[in-house]
Amino acid sequence: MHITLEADYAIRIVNCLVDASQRMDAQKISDAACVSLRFSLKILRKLVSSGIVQSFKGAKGGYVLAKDPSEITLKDVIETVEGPYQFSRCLDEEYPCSRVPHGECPYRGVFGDISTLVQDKLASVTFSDIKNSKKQK
Amino acid sequence: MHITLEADYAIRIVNCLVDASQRMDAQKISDAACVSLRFSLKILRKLVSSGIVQSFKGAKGGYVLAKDPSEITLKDVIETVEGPYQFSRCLDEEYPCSRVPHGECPYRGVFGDISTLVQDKLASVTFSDIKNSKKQK
DNA sequence: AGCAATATATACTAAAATAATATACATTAA
DNA sequence: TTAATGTATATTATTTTAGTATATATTGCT
Repeated sequence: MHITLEADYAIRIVNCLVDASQRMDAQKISDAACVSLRFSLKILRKLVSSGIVQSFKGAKGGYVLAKDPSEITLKDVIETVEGPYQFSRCLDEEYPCSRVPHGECPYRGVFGDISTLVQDKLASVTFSDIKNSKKQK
Repeated sequence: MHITLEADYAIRIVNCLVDASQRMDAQKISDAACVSLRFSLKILRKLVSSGIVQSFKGAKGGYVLAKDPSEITLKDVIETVEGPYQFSRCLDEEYPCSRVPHGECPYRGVFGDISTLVQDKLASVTFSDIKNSKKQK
């Protein structure tokens, strides 16, 4: 039912990079996000692939955001780790279900609507929005 | 990320009982919903506990809906099986997170909003709504 | 040049959650 | 009073998620 821990970790990691706004190596990120070094590395690679984070190899390497925080949404980060949000598996074409015909199933319609609602909400929140809402306290 | 198969099965089972609108035994429900007999029995017990379905023991026993379909929402059925919908585990008080202070975390705010959106949508759809939308085809 | 610090890639293992099944028991209509 | 049903609990299997390990490639620094 929940998003995965990995997705939550990915958000923490991006959050660290937003706060630091300078190059950090994986060890520092791991410490700041409270995520094991190995798992952080795995997630960071995904974030690099999806263009959210930029990496530098070699000695004095590390990671920085590849874009401005205002250009990175919660949807971007979560989808990097677990693909597009879907409320139910029945939204997959291959899902076998007794509620036929599949294409016209009203439950499927509701679940699709919910998936869209969630995706839109996630897409509407950027990491600069979050940063600003923290400042106000 | 998804609701569980068990929740989807529970919806299928209630859907069968709505369509049949008469007493069905577990075997018939299992066949109609394409869910194994054992698993159907397990789910039916939960639906009885939560007051959605009524059971009759002994020979010629079986199950019927305990309420009118207009009184049963998708939220009722899904919550029977997997409890209240929560987008992220970080909404649990006990969840350990580096993004402190926990109570003021802006991510948590967004995830709470999403959970509420989803719950409200699920609560707004009854099984008679679904039935009617099928008739119109 | 070459070493140490770093990221990358892939494979592997462990733990947790989900899904499914089995066994024994209780109830009731006929 | 027995056969058909539901109830309760326990067990096993499968899948997904989470976490770790090993080997490799790249780069800055001396």
